[in-house]
Amino acid sequence: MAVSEGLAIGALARRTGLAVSAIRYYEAQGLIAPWRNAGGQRRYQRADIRRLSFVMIAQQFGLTLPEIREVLSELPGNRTPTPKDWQQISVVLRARLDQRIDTLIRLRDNLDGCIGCGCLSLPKCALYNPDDRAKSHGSGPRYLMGDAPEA
Amino acid sequence: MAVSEGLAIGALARRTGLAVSAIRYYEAQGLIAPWRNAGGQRRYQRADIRRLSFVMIAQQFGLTLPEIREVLSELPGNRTPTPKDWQQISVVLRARLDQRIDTLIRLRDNLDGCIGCGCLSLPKCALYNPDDRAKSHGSGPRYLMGDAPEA
DNA sequence: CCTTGACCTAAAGTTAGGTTTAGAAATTAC
DNA sequence: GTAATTTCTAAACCTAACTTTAGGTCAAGG
Repeated sequence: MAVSEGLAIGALARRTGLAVSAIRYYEAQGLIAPWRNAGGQRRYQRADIRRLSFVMIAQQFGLTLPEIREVLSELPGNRTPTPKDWQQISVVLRARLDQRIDTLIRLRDNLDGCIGCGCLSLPKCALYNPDDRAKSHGSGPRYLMGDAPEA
Repeated sequence: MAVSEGLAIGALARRTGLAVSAIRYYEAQGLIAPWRNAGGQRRYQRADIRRLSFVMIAQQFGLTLPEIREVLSELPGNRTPTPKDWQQISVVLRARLDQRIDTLIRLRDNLDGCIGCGCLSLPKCALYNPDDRAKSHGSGPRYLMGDAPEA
C-alpha cells in the first residue's frame, strides 16, 4: 500500500463521482492516461482526480470531449500540474462562459421583439446568429432561422 | 392556387429553414398537425411557419421536444394564434432563459474560487448543484461533483 | 402522355456521451 | 486457500433529434 501504487479505477470513480465506465470512456477519448500495474489494471495518479473534475466542469460549460482534450493538452506533460497550470487553462473556460452568457443575454433582450410581440420575424430575430455551438445533436447540417434559401 | 390550399411540406421547409425530414419528425412528435390533401400529401397553414419558428427558438432555449409540445398545447386549438397568444406562451421561455442566465453567472462568479485557484475543491464548487437540465446526454444517472459516496 | 421533381412510408443509420453485458483474469477479504 | 470483489476487454445497447435510404406515389410542365 505504498503511496506510489496509485489509485484503482473504482477508487477514482468514488473520488470523482463518475462511473467507472465513464472513466474508461474518457480514456478512450484521450482525456486521461493511466498506467497499468503488473496485472494489467489501470492505476491513476492523485492529480487525475483534479483532471477529471476539470473535465466535468468543462462539460458543464458546454465543451465537447474533443474540445476538452484540446484544452487539457496545454497542461505540462512532464510534471504534476500546479494550481497555476490549472488557473491558466481555465482562462479558456472563462472566455467561453462569458461568450455564452453574452449570447443568452442578447437573446433575452430580443425576446420581446422576436417572440414576445408574436411577429416571430426572422430577420430581426436574435437567433439569426447561430453562434452558440451547444447545438447540433443529430447528424448533418442545420442552419437556424433567417436565411431560408429564397422566399 | 387558391390561398386555402395550404403549403406543401417543401414550401414550409424553405420558409422555416428546416429540413423536410425534420418537419415530418416534428409531426411524429406531436409538435405540428398538418391535414392531408386528396393525394395524401401534407398541407400546412401559414400559421405553421410561426409555429415551427417557435419550436426552433424554444430549442435554443434548451427545451426538449416533449417540453415544447407541452408549451404549444397552451395555444388555442380552435383558431389561428394571435400575437397575444404567442406572447403568453413565450413567458415560459423567458423564465427558462432567466434561469439559465442566472446559473451561468453564478458559475462564472465561482470560477475563480473553483478552478481558477487550481484547488478544484468540490464541496465549494459552483457545479455542486446540478440544476441546469441542459444536461444528461447518455442514459442512466450521473451526479455531479460533490457528494461522492464516501471518501 | 410522359417525364421530372416533390412527396409518401417504414426502417435503418448517425452523433455524443455514455451504460450494459458477458465472460475471463486479477485482487482482496477471510 | 478459497470466496467475494474488482477489474479487464469487446461489443452491443441507450437517448435525443434527426437524416438517409429504399421503394413507391403524386403533381406539374411541356
